[in-house]
Amino acid sequence: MGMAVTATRSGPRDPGGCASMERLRTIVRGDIDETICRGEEQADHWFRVVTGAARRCSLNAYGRRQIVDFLLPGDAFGFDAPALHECSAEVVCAGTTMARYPRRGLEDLAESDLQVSRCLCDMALDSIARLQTRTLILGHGSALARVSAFLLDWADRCDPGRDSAISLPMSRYDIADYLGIAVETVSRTLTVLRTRHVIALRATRCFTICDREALELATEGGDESSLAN
Amino acid sequence: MGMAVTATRSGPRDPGGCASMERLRTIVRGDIDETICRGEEQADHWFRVVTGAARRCSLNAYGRRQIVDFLLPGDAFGFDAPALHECSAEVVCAGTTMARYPRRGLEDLAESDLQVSRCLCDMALDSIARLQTRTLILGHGSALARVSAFLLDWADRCDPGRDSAISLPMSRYDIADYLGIAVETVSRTLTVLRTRHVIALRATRCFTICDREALELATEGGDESSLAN
DNA sequence: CGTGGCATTGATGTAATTCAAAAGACGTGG
DNA sequence: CCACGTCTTTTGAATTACATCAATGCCACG
Repeated sequence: MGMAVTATRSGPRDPGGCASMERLRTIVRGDIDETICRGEEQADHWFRVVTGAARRCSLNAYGRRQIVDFLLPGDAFGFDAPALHECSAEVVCAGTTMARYPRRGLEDLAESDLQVSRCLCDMALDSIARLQTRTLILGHGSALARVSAFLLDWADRCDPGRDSAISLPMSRYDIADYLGIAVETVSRTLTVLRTRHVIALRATRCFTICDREALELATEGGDESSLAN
Repeated sequence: MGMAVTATRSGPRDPGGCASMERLRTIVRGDIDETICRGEEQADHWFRVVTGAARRCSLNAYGRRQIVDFLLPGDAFGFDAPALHECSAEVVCAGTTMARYPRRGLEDLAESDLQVSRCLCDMALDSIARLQTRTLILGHGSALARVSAFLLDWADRCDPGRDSAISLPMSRYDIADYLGIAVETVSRTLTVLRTRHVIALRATRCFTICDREALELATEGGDESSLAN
């Protein structure tokens, strides 16, 4: 079997890398909303979420925050040029830990160890898949379509296949900044989906998909009358 | 020097891959708007633009088109799982040619040839940089911010550094579908930027940046009064 | 010289933002 | 355990920006 040149959907992956990589690893942990890594640090390191959840944020000159990516165990980052988009990583929920690897050491290791090289490549491809999915979510026009697409994607990442109770560890603000819409709009859209029985909110940060078909339909942003009443 | 684990900004790159890869290559060419590759084909192949420009499109169930990426010479695609997001590649301007490589052969080659493996990885990382940039562009709230960010990014990709005349080979529809806004809005925004002397339109599909600072400011979407009159 | 696709501009409706406030969660300390 | 303050979420009303509909202008091409 050759090196994978196609990103597969990010299902629940092995949160540890390959063995020889792990000797370079440092474990980092932080409280909720704490910054794990700033832009500069990302220049020399390479990160991977082990437990919990994290977000990658970018702030523009006027303080407007943008969330570039949500990270679950197994998700890695540090591939993108830090000079380009100053981007920090922050803890989303309690008990979040991340593995940190020195970039130099990793590069050297990849040079000699094919398994490491393959492992890195796989994670880069995973990252591509996540970004691509995100691009498509953001591309959807209406707020309803974006929120629906986000919920579907998140559910698949957390618990592929099953439609059980899904934890939504991030705040509505986080979701809003991820989708590029206002918090109030996120909230309103969720209540619409809830009152139409497309989803159920077990708690404010925990939901279930009741009608997956309707949710997928809403994603397409076509005719909303299907949701009407 | 080890394998690069950071994507650098996509400047003008060598449009040919490394030598041993090129033996697997087939050259494909097409007229304007022709489809070079459909979703299925992307499962078994891996592509790279040699000359001209291309776009990667995704159509949803209701016929709404979304442009996922614009490709210039040196830009590659075929990393993402085709099952996930059915995505086709189409020719944007006359004289566009693309190199096509069989995925299997490439994987096998990468297994034995470190240079090939490195080359593939670099292009994957380039792809990440493009997607990341795009994500940030789409995240910008206002139409003005999106169009401005798009113009800046495109200018940097075409001609890094200099602010000379930039060719904009794609139609306004393409730009609209790339930015997730209406064609009319793209057109209106461009005329605003033109009348404020932020950019100049040498022709409908050719522009110059007159005031880069103002364009960067518009990108942030902060205070638009700076552009007022 | 006409035809058709692309681009621009105008008028109107609508969905999302913004401003404002209330209601609900959550922790702290009395 | 309850009272209190703070932060998050939800809901409401007003405004704004974008989409949509419609028409005209503009080239390129046959």
